Amino acid sequence: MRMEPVRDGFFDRPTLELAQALLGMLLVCVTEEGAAAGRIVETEAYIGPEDRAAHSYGNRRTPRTEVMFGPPGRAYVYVMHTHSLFNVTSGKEGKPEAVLVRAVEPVLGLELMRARRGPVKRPYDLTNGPGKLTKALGITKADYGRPLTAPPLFIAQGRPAEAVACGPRIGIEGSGEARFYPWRFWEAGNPYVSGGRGAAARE
DNA sequence: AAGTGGATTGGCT
DNA sequence: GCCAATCCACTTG
Repeated sequence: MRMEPVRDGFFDRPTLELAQALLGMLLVCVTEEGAAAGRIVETEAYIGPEDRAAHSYGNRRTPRTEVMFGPPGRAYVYVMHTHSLFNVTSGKEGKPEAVLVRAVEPVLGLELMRARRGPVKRPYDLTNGPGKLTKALGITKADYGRPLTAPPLFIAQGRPAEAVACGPRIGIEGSGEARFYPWRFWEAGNPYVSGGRGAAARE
């Protein structure tokens, strides 16, 4: 299986387009334990100063959001409760935008992912959520700021998504009107989409 | 120096 | 469906 990192130019496109372009792509993480990769099946766009749900709302520039103000195609990892969440930075230098990866479908390193995650009730529970996939792939805050065009953490070409659906983002109820923006994208029918019962249950 | 609040998950009622 | 777990960035005093 070929897993060549994408070129830097892959990330140079509007964030709503990048969020959809990432569907079907592979997220690859190499650690001392080995390599693991998942095919991205669900994403959410967070678009800079105007998006109340974004950490960079109002151009809020802090040590945490700093990477979003840099060039696109870097890892923005932050801790939410007990879990790490992984984003791809987007938007040109100075534009603090990002795409959250919410779910992947395991492609490589299945045993490693199982060992990291422990027992799960159903196969798709392994990577069907933003906190789950980082644990399965081995992504941590140490990856903050890494360019996604070379090991140990990178995006590679995968099997393109066949049908893309969109809808409101998850978990941002306190964000006013922004909660209704249809900036969540997923591959229709894919069981690894977050929500517990796979995409099929909501379509 | 202390308080607040999540872009979540998993277990229990 | 509800809620605790448990971390830390950020705000306020």
